[in-house]
Amino acid sequence: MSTAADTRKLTPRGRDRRQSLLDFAIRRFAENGYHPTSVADIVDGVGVGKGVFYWYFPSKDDLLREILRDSIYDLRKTQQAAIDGVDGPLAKLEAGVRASMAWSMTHPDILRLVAFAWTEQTFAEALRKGDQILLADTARHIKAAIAEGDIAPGDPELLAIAVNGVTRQLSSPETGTVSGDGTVTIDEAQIQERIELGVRVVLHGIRG
Amino acid sequence: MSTAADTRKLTPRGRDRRQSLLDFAIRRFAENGYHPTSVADIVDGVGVGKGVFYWYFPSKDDLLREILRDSIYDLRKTQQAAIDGVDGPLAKLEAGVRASMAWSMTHPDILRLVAFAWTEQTFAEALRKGDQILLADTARHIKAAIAEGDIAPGDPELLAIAVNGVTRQLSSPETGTVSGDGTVTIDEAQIQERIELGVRVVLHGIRG
DNA sequence: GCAGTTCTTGACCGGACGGTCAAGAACTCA
DNA sequence: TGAGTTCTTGACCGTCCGGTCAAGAACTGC
Repeated sequence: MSTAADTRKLTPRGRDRRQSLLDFAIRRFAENGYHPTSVADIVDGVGVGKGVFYWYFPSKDDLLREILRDSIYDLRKTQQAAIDGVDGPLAKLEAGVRASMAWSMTHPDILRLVAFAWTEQTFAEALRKGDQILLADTARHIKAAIAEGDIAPGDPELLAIAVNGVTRQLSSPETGTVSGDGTVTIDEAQIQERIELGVRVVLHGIRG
Repeated sequence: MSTAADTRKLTPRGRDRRQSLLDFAIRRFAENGYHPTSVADIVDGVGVGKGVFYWYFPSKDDLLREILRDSIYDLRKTQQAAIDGVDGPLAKLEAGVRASMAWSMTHPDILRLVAFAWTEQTFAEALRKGDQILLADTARHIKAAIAEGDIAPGDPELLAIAVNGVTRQLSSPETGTVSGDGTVTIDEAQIQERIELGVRVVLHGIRG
């Protein structure tokens, strides 16, 4: 009763329903665009009444924000796990690049949503903080590598942005191969190839 | 009468009006988002009646498509002019990187629109072709550099994507410094610094 | 000054959208 | 079984949006 939709206590059944709405929304947003996808589209796709959506989410905007928040958190967690236990700044950097590329290429829908979110202030704010953290992480390793004399001096912040560019673009769903039905995909072999090339370009690129 | 709005013969006054609508729309789309910006917003901003918009443009969609088409053409023209007369694949590559970064950083609004356009099929199609051309250009120079033994072998297509990533990210308005009023900007000194770093990272990156 | 064209106005239209809500179905637990 | 809670329904609401159009103003060339 008047409990906020985002604080609600859910039964297992409720959690399932919520998750299927989330999953369907992510797919639709990614393939159709956020604005062109209406709440009615989502509930119709899942096969429920409109009220169900507002039982589980406060608004359409909040749904997207939640997707972004969760995704950033998941990416960061994955990256941290990959870096943990690796020694040396360059090795950490490489592990981070591998992890973020692998994650990105297995979450193409999310990447599309993030790309959209950057184009509207309301959502971009939700990304800025997480982006800063990931960038600062990379910059820290670069700075350490410079301090240890592993690579030539240079602005670590800007180098981190460049590194980010390489991994982002190589992982971007838009640069995959276009299938007959118009869908753009990157298969498993391509994923490995791209990761290896990404690592190579990044390590040589910052070495200048 | 009943001439299509995009084939219309315009007087100088008409061309001015059209241009101010275009300019205002670009700025609004970039800062506010495409969908959240209504045609009413645009005509109100320019201070004219709604019908004026549809006298000069067939639809809101067409307006964006025209902006994208013109921008891609302008970028490509600029890049070509910069590369022309430069000798050697690596020098051509460098000239291309410099030109595209300089262009991108002086057209931040356009970059935002392009980023948005990639997230919706209808508009993404308008970009795909131009993107392929720019990418193929870069790939050609890389291939030539490999052939001449200037850089180590590697898939030119993927290397071109990586190069693209470096230049795109370093030129991205989102990676600028946030001013007090929330606007993100990159000043002239930063532009030069970023271009130099971009060139350095690209040339070393593909050298691997 | 007149005819023809270019341009401008803003009320208006049909429809879609995000979000609400009263009503009730389906579970849970004592 | 029955009271309480979680979940579901879909008609409904106010608003806004892209786009139209009849009317007329402002130019242009003669």
